[in-house]
Amino acid sequence: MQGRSDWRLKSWPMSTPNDQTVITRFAPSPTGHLHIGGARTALLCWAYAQHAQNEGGNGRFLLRIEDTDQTRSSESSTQGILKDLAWLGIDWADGPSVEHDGKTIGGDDRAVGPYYQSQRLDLYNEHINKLIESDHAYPAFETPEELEAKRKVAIEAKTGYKYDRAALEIPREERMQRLAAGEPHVVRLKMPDSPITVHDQILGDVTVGPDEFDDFIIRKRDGFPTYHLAVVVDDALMGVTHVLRGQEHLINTPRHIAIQRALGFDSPTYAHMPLIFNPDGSKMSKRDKDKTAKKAVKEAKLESSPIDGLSDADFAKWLKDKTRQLPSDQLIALANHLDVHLPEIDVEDFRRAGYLPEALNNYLALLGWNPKAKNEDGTDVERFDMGYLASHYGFEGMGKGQAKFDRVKLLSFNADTIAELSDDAFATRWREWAASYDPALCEKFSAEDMRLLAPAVKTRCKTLADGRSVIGFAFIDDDAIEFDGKALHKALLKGDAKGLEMLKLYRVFLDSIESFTPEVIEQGVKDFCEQHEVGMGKVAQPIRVAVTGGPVSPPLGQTLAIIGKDAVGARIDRCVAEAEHTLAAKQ
RNA sequence: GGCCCCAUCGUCUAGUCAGGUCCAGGACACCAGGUUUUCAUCCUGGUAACGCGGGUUCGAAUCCCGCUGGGGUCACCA
Repeated sequence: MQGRSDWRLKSWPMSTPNDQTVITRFAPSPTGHLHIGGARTALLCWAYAQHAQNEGGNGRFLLRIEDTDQTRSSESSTQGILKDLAWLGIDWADGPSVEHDGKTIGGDDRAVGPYYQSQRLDLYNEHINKLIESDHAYPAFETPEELEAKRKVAIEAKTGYKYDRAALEIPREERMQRLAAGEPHVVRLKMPDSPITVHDQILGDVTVGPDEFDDFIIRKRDGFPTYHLAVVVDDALMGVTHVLRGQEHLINTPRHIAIQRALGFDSPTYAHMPLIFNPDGSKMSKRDKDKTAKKAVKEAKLESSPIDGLSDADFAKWLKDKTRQLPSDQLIALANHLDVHLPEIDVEDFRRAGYLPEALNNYLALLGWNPKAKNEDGTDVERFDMGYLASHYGFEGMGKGQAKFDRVKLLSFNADTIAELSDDAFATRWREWAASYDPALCEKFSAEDMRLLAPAVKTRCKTLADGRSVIGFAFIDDDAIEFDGKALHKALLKGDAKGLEMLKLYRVFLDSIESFTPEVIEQGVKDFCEQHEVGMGKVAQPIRVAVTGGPVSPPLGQTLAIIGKDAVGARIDRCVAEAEHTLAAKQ
């Protein structure tokens, strides 16, 4: 355990240390899925370290699991976060190991682990003891209830609450005795009486005065350190040089600096980035999904649980309590049942919704960071990949203002990213996605089918999930197609009902087609048009409506080939019957 | 409420540090045309912003002050 803080001298890398060393970290607490905001933080931390590496320095990105909250942390959350980061392509040099795409991410090359805070208790206690011995910290014996009462009084008196240092009234010797005797206690840091300035790389200098300081708790009654203590000790022992995190931590930073000073640690360089919000200005919260579902349930006037595994009683409890959340599988089942779209909040949500990691990373990076570079055509650089990010990212390009998460722009990035994929690449990724999130699609179509479908589907979908709607007509039984009345009228019956006539003629022509491939079908329609001296529109649209029910589908050759010759014939027959029926009714 | 941060088109932003080249540039969205057998793609064009009020200055989106607005934070959560 000893010598950890001297890892630079012992192991990695021999030639440094120097100013070129950049070690960043992402330190999620495993209390749920990886939130999109967390993903952005991780991405930018990763990019900053990569940048240093690209510049010839030593850049490392490390991952640490902050599981000091015993009641809320779980190993399954940790695994989910690891998986999501790996999927995004954000890899870490130091941290918990995970297998992804045949490669191992993480490890402990520098021997500064373990990376779970719950496994580092000795280290924290060692430092807490030092602080107590040097009188930088002290035990306090009030119960949570006592403190709560004092806090309540302060709030009612409309004065800000601040710990009154009552424990310091107890003579030092007595305090130490009670501590040694094992009396339940917390440990508080004695905050300095002079202001502390944070030299923030994004916001500039931020000074907080001693009036705002409070002797905050560094070790809880349960013996676990609080976030503040653990984060400072770990960052120091793990050699973290740059701390990039959300602005909600800005106000915590003076506390961290106070601990660093008391412990004799250097302070890392800080950079606090603006938070991201929903378009309506509200906070992007995990509860948004539940909120949307609750609203839909109320609108549908649903009174009992419509899904398996959720009792009516639990359902009612969930519905009544604004803060209550459903497990995500139940939430998804409920949303499917009600046919509502839940807002994507977690990385997993975006993945399920058919977003590509390239697009997500690109959009996330751009939300708050700007490369300030021009393309050859004079437009600003906005579309870039991880490689570009890794070689250009720096704090200078960071904005200071809070940003709203614009799903429409993200969608556009995703559509562009899909369009740039080769047909084969698209087919592969579409199938991979479907294997996880739309197994029925994989059952209906073979990998080869999907490869054939790829060119037609690719330009028509903004997400991988959209693929299904593009070829939705292929999922319907021949006799279950509902013809869109308006489209049917426009394509077949309008004017002298020429469309209907052509459709009937084509039905005969259809039987003569030997090889039912997109190219042959396409050419066949062209020949057919020439033969009858009509424009393509007069023939193609009636057929399209007949086989899909509506006026929209991929190119006709593709569409018919997907459906198959027999089914096309059956569908045309049904459509002709329907059209003639409508025509007769009118006359 | 105290303290802290922030403020350019509907949204993300460039321009602000080194005031004039900005009657403010780009992207997404939107609108209008065009290409296309439909849809989508693609191409062309267009609408649209310096929150308000004071200063400083020959000159301010850019500097200063105030106001307003948004956000963060005030846990034995992280």
